[in-house]
Amino acid sequence: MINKHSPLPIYYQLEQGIKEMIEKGQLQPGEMIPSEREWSERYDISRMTVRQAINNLVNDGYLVRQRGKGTFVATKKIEQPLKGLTSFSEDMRARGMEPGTKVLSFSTIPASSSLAGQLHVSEGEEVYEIRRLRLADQLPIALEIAYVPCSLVPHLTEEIVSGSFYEFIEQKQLLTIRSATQILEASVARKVEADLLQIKEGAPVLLIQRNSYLENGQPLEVVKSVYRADRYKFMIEMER
Amino acid sequence: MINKHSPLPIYYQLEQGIKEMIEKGQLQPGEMIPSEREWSERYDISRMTVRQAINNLVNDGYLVRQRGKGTFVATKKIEQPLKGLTSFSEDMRARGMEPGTKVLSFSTIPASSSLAGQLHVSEGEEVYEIRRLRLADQLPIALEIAYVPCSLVPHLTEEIVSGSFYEFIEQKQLLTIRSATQILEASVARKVEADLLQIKEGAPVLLIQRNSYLENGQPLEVVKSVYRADRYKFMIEMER
DNA sequence: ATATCAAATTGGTATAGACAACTATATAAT
DNA sequence: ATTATATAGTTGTCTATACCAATTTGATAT
Repeated sequence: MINKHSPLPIYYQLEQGIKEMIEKGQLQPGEMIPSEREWSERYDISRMTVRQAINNLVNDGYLVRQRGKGTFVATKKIEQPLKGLTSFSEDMRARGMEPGTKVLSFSTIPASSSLAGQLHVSEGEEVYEIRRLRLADQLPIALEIAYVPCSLVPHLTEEIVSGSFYEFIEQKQLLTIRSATQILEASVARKVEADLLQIKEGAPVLLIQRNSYLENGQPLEVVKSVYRADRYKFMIEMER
Repeated sequence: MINKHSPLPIYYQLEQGIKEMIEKGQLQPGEMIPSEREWSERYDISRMTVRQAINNLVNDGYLVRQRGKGTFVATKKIEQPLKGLTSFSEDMRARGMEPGTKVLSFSTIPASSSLAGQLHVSEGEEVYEIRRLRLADQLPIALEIAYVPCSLVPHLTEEIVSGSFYEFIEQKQLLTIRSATQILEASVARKVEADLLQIKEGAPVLLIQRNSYLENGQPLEVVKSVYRADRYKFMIEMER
């Protein structure tokens, strides 16, 4: 594993070697790896050099140190945090389910006062109102009402909104969603919602309101969703 | 800047000192900082100790190294600490409410299999179990059960957990929470929860499970909360 | 059996020194 | 003027050692 005459630094060779053992499963998550002194003696290298290799792996999240106990393979997976700014379709696929959409209604309405404020348009200006039933593996999972200013996406059709609206926006309209705020709250299903979602009236549901914004801060859409609590949990990873 | 008789490690003192100089603007972005040997001689400490301090700052994105040239203050700004990674107390104050806590129970229990996995401790190892009723403006708003490995915070007391645990952790224990995952789901209150929260059985509640991690990826705590849906909405801002 | 203490083991901090690799600059040779 | 060459300064790698701090283990006393 270690070649002292290689042009590659020793710490780097050891680092890659340990990483490989983890990735091949020769070292299991949670398992204690040999102590620093053990590596040092086994390959006849300085303990400080071993520490340099292990330090890097700790920084990369592969290993966890515990003073007095040992160094362990991390249990938490290394993964790119998909920051939650995903479309319904992406979200469902990430959960291993097949997304589906049934358009319940598609029309334009004059913006109410509240909506106008949130979308930064004049009160009464035309906005799309899109009601959709969202499916996961052919079963209802959420009810959505989306509002989008007509001026931003002039030629929206029912066909488009039956697919992935986000992909259409980004690919065809060259608009990029830059940020969003989401508000989540717990509630219980009302009669009309329960019927569409095929649950009982009074069953728990998760209400999510998402406001999405473009690069320049212009609001793109407001979406109010009602998710079946028995089929949907919202997960978010945060770092600082 | 360096006190050799301080209980704080020398590399840590230097690290904080340099960081402070950057944040105060005494070292400007792009500027070359003194060389490793210079720090070493100036404070009469070993160059390897200087390297440890600088390494950490490089890993944190404050500095950039260039072999043969020097070490420079990074031009790109450090990401502003945390949106959403707030303590209950911070959260409540941000909402204009006065936070309060009533400790319902405080004990140590052996970690269950699931908990051991999540906290990265051995099954059966002692963990604190802290049950708290959270108040906002003197009224119940949430029920919390937190689990923390005893080994990480050896001398936790009931007095401490009746205040802000996070502030205690960061200020007194020198542990920094680096990331967290949160899972939110809607549910309805069971009898025992309803009584404590002063709501009706079957009323909607928001369940939040938060897993917090330290800098090295070590899990610090698992917190399961039950929030009154009528008094609490979860809001998050996301950017990409 | 249980509690206590001591030893062994582990990672954490720190030192002093050496040489390599790279960059920039000054100097000398062409 | 241009091109080598030396040299001084930088970070990068590595060694060998020492002691500290936290934890586990095992022996011992009760």
